[in-house]
Order: sequence, then structure tokens, then C-alpha cells
Amino acid sequence: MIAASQRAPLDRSFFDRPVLDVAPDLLGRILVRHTEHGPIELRLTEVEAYAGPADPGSHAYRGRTDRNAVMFGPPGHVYVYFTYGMWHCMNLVCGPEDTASAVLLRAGEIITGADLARKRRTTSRRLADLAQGPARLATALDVDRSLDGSDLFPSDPAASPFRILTGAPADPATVRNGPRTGVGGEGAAHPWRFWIEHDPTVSPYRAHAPKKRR
DNA sequence: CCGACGATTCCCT
DNA sequence: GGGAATCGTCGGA
Repeated sequence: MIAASQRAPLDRSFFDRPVLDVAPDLLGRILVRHTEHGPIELRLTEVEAYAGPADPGSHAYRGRTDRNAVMFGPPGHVYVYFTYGMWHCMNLVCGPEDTASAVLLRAGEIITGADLARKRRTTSRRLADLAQGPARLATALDVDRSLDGSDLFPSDPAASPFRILTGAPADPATVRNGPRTGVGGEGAAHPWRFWIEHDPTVSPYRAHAPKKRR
């Protein structure tokens, strides 16, 4: 069970900070996804920071487009993108506004609604696999582009598909960081992937795979 | 308009 | 370890 104190909601000011402060602070927090069949709750265990137009690894690197517009908006909103022709990935936009920075949610532990998550994640058997990787996480939480731009802190919380709770923030001594998965080029130099050490839900690291020449 | 490829996952060897 | 799946997005022509 989750202690009552861990179920207090975060507020927008949490996200209105530099992305490198927010990213590690998200570890251990609880993201709630409200579906029509009930809630799915995820304890975040692995994230990556993307630091705006100056970050070569970021979707915001070449400026604002229709796809990444939400990143350029106010903090506390959800940025969802579609990739590889079949997957979605989910980010939380950080502040200050117009810095176009966001945190990619890479992995977590499903603590409520595992049955709902399993319905979405047909290939997964073990609990630790359900949200082990950013596309798996989005699939388990039934997140797609229709949720792009969702506000974590709307005036009517009942209408929101998401909520985020304080959870049990990870002890900084257990937080590790390293290069971002799948990010190549200049962006690979930044150790902006953060995870909770020894957590079984953290996804395996994969270096960026350069396309073969032909 | 067209070609290349991606903040990935899954299955096969 | 390697390759396929699969399509929206973006940059260049």
C-alpha cells in the first residue's frame, strides 16, 4: 500500500524549474493515468532530460514545429510523440516556459492497475516488463497522440487523464546518471539519463545505433 | 514532392 | 548481435 502522505499531488511549480533539477526529482514519484476502466499507477524509476533548442538530442533542436509545439508551452503539460511507425513516448514539459525542455519517462513500476496495463502490453508477462522502456511505458498507460498537450494541473482535475503524486522520492544516494539511450552525435555527451540503482524495472542501456551506409 | 530516418521493440539466430 | 516492422515528420530539391 501507499501511505496517505505519498498521495499528495505535486503542483505546477514542481515543473517550473530547470529540467536537470526536475528529472532526478521525478524518480520515485507516482504518475496516475485515469482510464475509462480505472486508474493505472506508475512509480517512476528511469527518466531522461531534454534541454531545449540548444540540445542536439532534443526534438526541439531545430525549433518549434507542429509536432513538438507542446514543448514550447507552459510547464506541467504532457508531450507525446509517435516514432518508428508504431510507438508512442511520453514526456513532461518543464519550465521556465519557452525553454522547450522536457523529461522523457523511460520506465517505471506499475503499482496499481497491472491487469489493465497487461491488456495493452500483450507481449509482456513479468510485472517488471510492463513499463520497462519508454514505448512500453506509453503502451501500458494507453497513451497516444490524442493525449498530447494534456495538462497535469487543470482547473477541473476530474477531467484530466493524468495526475502526479509526491510518492516516495528516491534517495539521492540511490540515483545514478549516465548517457541518454539511443541518442547519438553531440547529444550523447550529456549524462542526462537518471535512474534508481538496482531497480528491476529500469530498461537496459542501448547505445545509439548508427544507420548502415549503402 | 520525395527520400531518409527515428528519444524502439520484438523475434530470430 | 542483427534485422524487420511501419509511418509521421522534416529537410532538401
